[in-house]
Amino acid sequence: MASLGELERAVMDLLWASQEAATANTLRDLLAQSTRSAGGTAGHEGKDLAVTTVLTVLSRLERKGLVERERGTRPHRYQAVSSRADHTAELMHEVLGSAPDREAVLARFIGSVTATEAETLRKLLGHS
Amino acid sequence: MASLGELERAVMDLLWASQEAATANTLRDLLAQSTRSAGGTAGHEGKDLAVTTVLTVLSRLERKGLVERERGTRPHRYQAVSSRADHTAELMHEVLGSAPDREAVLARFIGSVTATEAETLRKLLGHS
DNA sequence: AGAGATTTCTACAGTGCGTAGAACACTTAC
DNA sequence: GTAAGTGTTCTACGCACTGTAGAAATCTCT
Repeated sequence: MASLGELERAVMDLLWASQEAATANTLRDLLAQSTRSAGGTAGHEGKDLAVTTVLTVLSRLERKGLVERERGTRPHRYQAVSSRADHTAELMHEVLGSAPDREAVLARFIGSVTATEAETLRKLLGHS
Repeated sequence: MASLGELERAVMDLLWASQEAATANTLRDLLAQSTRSAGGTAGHEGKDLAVTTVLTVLSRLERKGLVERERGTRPHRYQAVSSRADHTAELMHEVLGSAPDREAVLARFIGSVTATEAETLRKLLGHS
Protein backbone atom coordinates (compact mmCIF):
# COMPACT_ATOMS: atom_id res chain seq x y z
CA MET A 1 0.00 0.00 0.00
CA ALA A 2 2.53 2.47 -1.06
CA SER A 3 2.85 4.33 -4.30
CA LEU A 4 1.80 7.93 -4.58
CA GLY A 5 0.86 9.87 -7.65
CA GLU A 6 2.81 12.91 -8.69
CA LEU A 7 0.47 15.42 -7.11
CA GLU A 8 -0.01 13.36 -3.99
CA ARG A 9 3.72 13.25 -3.65
CA ALA A 10 4.00 16.99 -4.09
CA VAL A 11 1.44 17.60 -1.37
CA MET A 12 3.21 15.23 0.99
CA ASP A 13 6.41 17.13 0.31
CA LEU A 14 4.73 20.34 1.37
CA LEU A 15 3.44 18.73 4.53
CA TRP A 16 6.79 17.20 5.31
CA ALA A 17 8.60 20.46 4.65
CA SER A 18 6.58 22.19 7.33
CA GLN A 19 6.25 19.31 9.70
CA GLU A 20 8.42 20.86 12.36
CA ALA A 21 6.25 23.92 12.65
CA ALA A 22 4.21 23.80 15.84
CA THR A 23 1.01 24.58 13.98
CA ALA A 24 -0.31 22.10 11.47
CA ASN A 25 -1.15 23.39 8.04
CA THR A 26 -4.43 24.72 6.86
CA LEU A 27 -5.43 24.43 3.26
CA ARG A 28 -4.55 28.06 2.77
CA ASP A 29 -1.06 27.50 4.09
CA LEU A 30 -0.52 24.72 1.66
CA LEU A 31 -1.75 26.67 -1.29
CA ALA A 32 0.50 29.57 -0.37
CA GLN A 33 3.51 27.29 -0.04
CA SER A 34 2.80 25.51 -3.27
CA THR A 35 2.72 28.73 -5.26
CA ARG A 36 5.85 29.89 -3.60
CA SER A 37 7.92 26.77 -4.23
CA ALA A 38 7.32 26.99 -7.93
CA GLY A 39 10.93 27.02 -9.00
CA GLY A 40 11.74 23.64 -7.53
CA THR A 41 13.07 20.59 -9.30
CA ALA A 42 9.73 18.95 -9.48
CA GLY A 43 8.14 21.24 -11.98
CA HIS A 44 4.77 20.21 -10.77
CA GLU A 45 4.15 22.94 -8.28
CA GLY A 46 3.00 26.44 -8.95
CA LYS A 47 0.56 25.16 -11.49
CA ASP A 48 -2.40 27.07 -10.20
CA LEU A 49 -4.56 24.18 -9.12
CA ALA A 50 -8.15 24.49 -8.07
CA VAL A 51 -8.68 24.51 -4.34
CA THR A 52 -10.88 21.46 -4.54
CA THR A 53 -8.16 19.55 -6.29
CA VAL A 54 -5.84 19.90 -3.35
CA LEU A 55 -8.63 19.01 -0.97
CA THR A 56 -9.41 15.86 -2.89
CA VAL A 57 -5.80 14.86 -2.77
CA LEU A 58 -5.65 15.55 0.94
CA SER A 59 -8.68 13.35 1.49
CA ARG A 60 -7.13 10.55 -0.47
CA LEU A 61 -3.92 10.85 1.45
CA GLU A 62 -5.94 10.73 4.62
CA ARG A 63 -7.68 7.58 3.48
CA LYS A 64 -4.26 6.09 2.77
CA GLY A 65 -3.20 6.85 6.31
CA LEU A 66 -0.48 9.31 5.36
CA VAL A 67 -2.22 12.45 6.46
CA GLU A 68 -4.10 13.27 9.61
CA ARG A 69 -6.76 15.93 9.69
CA GLU A 70 -7.88 17.81 12.75
CA ARG A 71 -11.56 18.33 12.30
CA GLY A 72 -12.02 20.25 15.52
CA THR A 73 -10.93 23.69 14.40
CA ARG A 74 -12.80 25.09 11.51
CA PRO A 75 -10.32 25.57 8.88
CA HIS A 76 -9.21 21.97 9.29
CA ARG A 77 -5.57 21.40 9.93
CA TYR A 78 -3.62 18.84 7.99
CA GLN A 79 -0.38 17.17 8.85
CA ALA A 80 1.72 14.24 7.79
CA VAL A 81 1.29 11.25 10.05
CA SER A 82 4.96 10.35 9.98
CA SER A 83 8.07 12.18 8.92
CA ARG A 84 9.41 11.75 5.46
CA ALA A 85 12.40 9.87 6.82
CA ASP A 86 10.17 7.47 8.73
CA HIS A 87 7.88 6.99 5.82
CA THR A 88 10.71 6.38 3.39
CA ALA A 89 12.47 3.99 5.72
CA GLU A 90 9.26 2.06 6.11
CA LEU A 91 8.92 1.86 2.37
CA MET A 92 12.44 0.50 2.16
CA HIS A 93 11.54 -2.18 4.63
CA GLU A 94 8.49 -3.03 2.62
CA VAL A 95 10.57 -3.44 -0.48
CA LEU A 96 13.15 -5.47 1.37
CA GLY A 97 10.45 -7.69 2.80
CA SER A 98 9.01 -8.35 -0.63
CA ALA A 99 11.87 -10.67 -1.44
CA PRO A 100 12.38 -14.01 0.26
CA ASP A 101 16.16 -13.75 0.19
CA ARG A 102 16.59 -10.68 2.29
CA GLU A 103 20.25 -11.26 3.01
CA ALA A 104 21.03 -11.38 -0.69
CA VAL A 105 19.12 -8.18 -1.25
CA LEU A 106 20.98 -6.44 1.52
CA ALA A 107 24.25 -7.58 0.04
CA ARG A 108 23.40 -6.02 -3.32
CA PHE A 109 22.03 -2.96 -1.62
CA ILE A 110 25.20 -2.35 0.32
CA GLY A 111 27.22 -3.09 -2.76
CA SER A 112 25.93 -0.02 -4.50
CA VAL A 113 25.85 2.48 -1.71
CA THR A 114 28.03 5.57 -1.85
CA ALA A 115 31.11 5.77 0.31
CA THR A 116 29.56 8.44 2.47
CA GLU A 117 26.49 6.39 3.03
CA ALA A 118 28.54 3.34 3.88
CA GLU A 119 30.30 5.41 6.49
CA THR A 120 26.99 6.56 7.90
CA LEU A 121 25.80 3.01 8.08
CA ARG A 122 28.90 1.83 9.89
CA LYS A 123 28.39 4.49 12.49
CA LEU A 124 24.75 3.62 12.89
CA LEU A 125 25.49 -0.05 13.29
CA GLY A 126 28.20 0.54 15.76
CA HIS A 127 31.25 -1.68 15.82
CA SER A 128 30.62 -5.26 16.74
CA MET B 1 9.34 3.18 -12.78
CA ALA B 2 8.73 0.49 -10.32
CA SER B 3 5.53 -1.02 -9.16
CA LEU B 4 4.28 -4.29 -10.54
CA GLY B 5 0.78 -5.63 -10.56
CA GLU B 6 -0.08 -8.83 -8.81
CA LEU B 7 0.13 -11.00 -11.87
CA GLU B 8 3.23 -9.28 -13.18
CA ARG B 9 4.81 -9.93 -9.86
CA ALA B 10 3.82 -13.58 -9.96
CA VAL B 11 5.33 -14.00 -13.39
CA MET B 12 8.55 -12.34 -12.31
CA ASP B 13 8.66 -14.72 -9.38
CA LEU B 14 8.48 -17.64 -11.74
CA LEU B 15 11.25 -16.22 -13.89
CA TRP B 16 13.39 -15.49 -10.88
CA ALA B 17 12.80 -18.91 -9.44
CA SER B 18 14.23 -20.54 -12.52
CA GLN B 19 16.83 -17.98 -13.32
CA GLU B 20 19.73 -20.24 -12.50
CA ALA B 21 18.68 -22.87 -15.03
CA ALA B 22 20.95 -22.75 -18.06
CA THR B 23 18.00 -22.64 -20.42
CA ALA B 24 15.71 -19.66 -20.36
CA ASN B 25 12.02 -20.30 -20.06
CA THR B 26 9.58 -20.81 -22.83
CA LEU B 27 5.97 -19.88 -22.39
CA ARG B 28 5.14 -23.53 -21.87
CA ASP B 29 7.67 -23.82 -19.06
CA LEU B 30 6.12 -20.90 -17.29
CA LEU B 31 2.61 -22.20 -17.62
CA ALA B 32 3.69 -25.57 -16.27
CA GLN B 33 5.43 -23.98 -13.31
CA SER B 34 2.55 -21.71 -12.53
CA THR B 35 0.09 -24.57 -12.36
CA ARG B 36 2.47 -26.56 -10.26
CA SER B 37 3.18 -23.89 -7.68
CA ALA B 38 -0.48 -23.48 -6.91
CA GLY B 39 -0.25 -24.10 -3.19
CA GLY B 40 2.05 -21.16 -2.55
CA THR B 41 1.49 -18.24 -0.27
CA ALA B 42 0.44 -16.00 -3.09
CA GLY B 43 -2.87 -17.58 -3.82
CA HIS B 44 -2.75 -16.03 -7.21
CA GLU B 45 -1.17 -18.88 -9.11
CA GLY B 46 -2.81 -21.98 -10.40
CA LYS B 47 -5.72 -19.93 -11.54
CA ASP B 48 -5.88 -21.37 -15.02
CA LEU B 49 -5.09 -18.26 -16.97
CA ALA B 50 -5.41 -17.96 -20.72
CA VAL B 51 -2.16 -18.35 -22.57
CA THR B 52 -2.50 -14.93 -24.08
CA THR B 53 -2.84 -13.39 -20.67
CA VAL B 54 0.59 -14.57 -19.68
CA LEU B 55 2.01 -13.45 -22.99
CA THR B 56 0.55 -10.00 -22.57
CA VAL B 57 2.09 -9.74 -19.16
CA LEU B 58 5.43 -10.89 -20.47
CA SER B 59 5.30 -8.23 -23.16
CA ARG B 60 4.55 -5.55 -20.63
CA LEU B 61 7.36 -6.74 -18.43
CA GLU B 62 9.62 -6.61 -21.45
CA ARG B 63 8.56 -3.06 -22.17
CA LYS B 64 9.34 -2.20 -18.57
CA GLY B 65 12.81 -3.61 -19.02
CA LEU B 66 12.42 -6.39 -16.50
CA VAL B 67 12.25 -9.25 -18.94
CA GLU B 68 14.37 -10.07 -21.92
CA ARG B 69 13.03 -12.13 -24.77
CA GLU B 70 15.13 -14.15 -27.19
CA ARG B 71 13.40 -13.86 -30.48
CA GLY B 72 15.87 -16.04 -32.34
CA THR B 73 14.59 -19.47 -31.42
CA ARG B 74 11.03 -20.11 -32.28
CA PRO B 75 9.31 -20.69 -29.11
CA HIS B 76 10.73 -17.47 -27.73
CA ARG B 77 12.66 -17.74 -24.52
CA TYR B 78 11.99 -15.38 -21.66
CA GLN B 79 14.19 -14.50 -18.77
CA ALA B 80 14.49 -11.93 -16.05
CA VAL B 81 16.96 -9.20 -16.89
CA SER B 82 18.32 -9.03 -13.37
CA SER B 83 18.08 -11.28 -10.37
CA ARG B 84 15.42 -10.69 -7.80
CA ALA B 85 18.04 -9.58 -5.31
CA ASP B 86 19.48 -7.07 -7.75
CA HIS B 87 16.11 -5.80 -8.71
CA THR B 88 14.94 -5.44 -5.15
CA ALA B 89 18.14 -3.73 -4.08
CA GLU B 90 17.74 -1.30 -6.93
CA LEU B 91 14.22 -0.56 -5.83
CA MET B 92 15.47 0.13 -2.34
CA HIS B 93 17.95 2.60 -3.76
CA GLU B 94 15.21 4.23 -5.72
CA VAL B 95 13.13 4.64 -2.61
CA LEU B 96 16.10 5.91 -0.65
CA GLY B 97 16.89 8.39 -3.41
CA SER B 98 13.36 9.73 -3.38
CA ALA B 99 14.05 11.57 -0.16
CA PRO B 100 16.41 14.51 0.09
CA ASP B 101 17.60 13.58 3.57
CA ARG B 102 19.12 10.22 2.80
CA GLU B 103 21.14 10.03 5.98
CA ALA B 104 18.03 10.47 8.08
CA VAL B 105 16.25 7.78 6.13
CA LEU B 106 19.12 5.39 6.61
CA ALA B 107 19.09 6.08 10.31
CA ARG B 108 15.40 5.15 10.57
CA PHE B 109 15.94 2.20 8.30
CA ILE B 110 18.72 0.78 10.41
CA GLY B 111 16.72 1.49 13.50
CA SER B 112 14.09 -1.02 12.56
CA VAL B 113 16.17 -3.79 11.15
CA THR B 114 16.22 -7.20 12.79
CA ALA B 115 19.22 -8.27 14.79
CA THR B 116 20.19 -10.85 12.20
CA GLU B 117 20.03 -8.32 9.46
CA ALA B 118 22.08 -5.86 11.45
CA GLU B 119 24.68 -8.57 11.82
CA THR B 120 24.65 -9.22 8.10
CA LEU B 121 25.07 -5.55 7.41
CA ARG B 122 28.00 -5.26 9.76
CA LYS B 123 29.73 -8.08 7.98
CA LEU B 124 29.03 -6.58 4.62
CA LEU B 125 30.38 -3.23 5.66
CA GLY B 126 33.31 -4.85 7.38
CA HIS B 127 36.46 -3.26 5.99
CA SER B 128 36.32 0.41 6.81
C1' DA C 1 -29.05 37.16 7.42
C1' DG C 2 -25.51 37.72 3.81
C1' DA C 3 -20.81 37.31 2.02
C1' DG C 4 -16.93 34.80 1.88
C1' DA C 5 -14.24 30.76 3.08
C1' DT C 6 -14.15 25.81 3.57
C1' DT C 7 -15.55 21.29 2.94
C1' DT C 8 -18.15 17.47 0.79
C1' DC C 9 -20.09 15.18 -3.20
C1' DT C 10 -19.92 13.87 -7.65
C1' DA C 11 -17.78 13.22 -11.96
C1' DC C 12 -14.89 12.82 -15.95
C1' DA C 13 -10.66 11.70 -18.52
C1' DG C 14 -6.20 9.22 -18.69
C1' DT C 15 -3.36 5.37 -17.44
C1' DG C 16 -2.02 0.86 -15.69
C1' DC C 17 -3.23 -3.88 -15.03
C1' DG C 18 -5.87 -8.35 -15.40
C1' DT C 19 -8.02 -10.62 -18.70
C1' DA C 20 -8.66 -12.75 -23.06
C1' DG C 21 -10.59 -13.39 -28.08
C1' DA C 22 -9.30 -13.16 -33.02
C1' DA C 23 -6.14 -13.34 -36.24
C1' DC C 24 -1.59 -14.18 -37.89
C1' DA C 25 3.02 -16.87 -38.11
C1' DC C 26 5.70 -20.74 -37.53
C1' DT C 27 6.78 -25.87 -36.84
C1' DT C 28 6.05 -30.43 -37.45
C1' DA C 29 3.72 -34.76 -38.71
C1' DC C 30 2.00 -36.93 -42.36
C1' DG D 1 3.15 -29.24 -49.06
C1' DT D 2 -0.70 -29.20 -46.51
C1' DA D 3 -3.10 -29.62 -42.22
C1' DA D 4 -2.97 -29.48 -37.22
C1' DG D 5 -0.82 -27.58 -33.44
C1' DT D 6 1.64 -24.23 -31.03
C1' DG D 7 3.35 -19.63 -30.30
C1' DT D 8 2.81 -14.63 -31.10
C1' DT D 9 0.70 -10.18 -32.12
C1' DC D 10 -3.25 -7.04 -32.12
C1' DT D 11 -7.04 -5.30 -30.15
C1' DA D 12 -10.16 -4.54 -26.50
C1' DC D 13 -12.90 -4.50 -22.31
C1' DG D 14 -13.57 -3.57 -17.30
C1' DC D 15 -11.80 -1.95 -13.02
C1' DA D 16 -9.05 0.77 -9.96
C1' DC D 17 -6.23 4.80 -9.15
C1' DT D 18 -4.97 9.58 -10.02
C1' DG D 19 -5.36 14.45 -11.66
C1' DT D 20 -8.63 17.56 -12.12
C1' DA D 21 -12.43 20.41 -10.82
C1' DG D 22 -17.55 22.12 -10.72
C1' DA D 23 -21.79 22.24 -7.76
C1' DA D 24 -23.64 22.17 -3.66
C1' DA D 25 -23.62 22.12 1.26
C1' DT D 26 -21.67 24.03 5.52
C1' DC D 27 -19.47 27.09 8.48
C1' DT D 28 -17.72 31.80 10.23
C1' DC D 29 -17.84 36.52 10.80
C1' DT D 30 -19.74 40.80 10.51
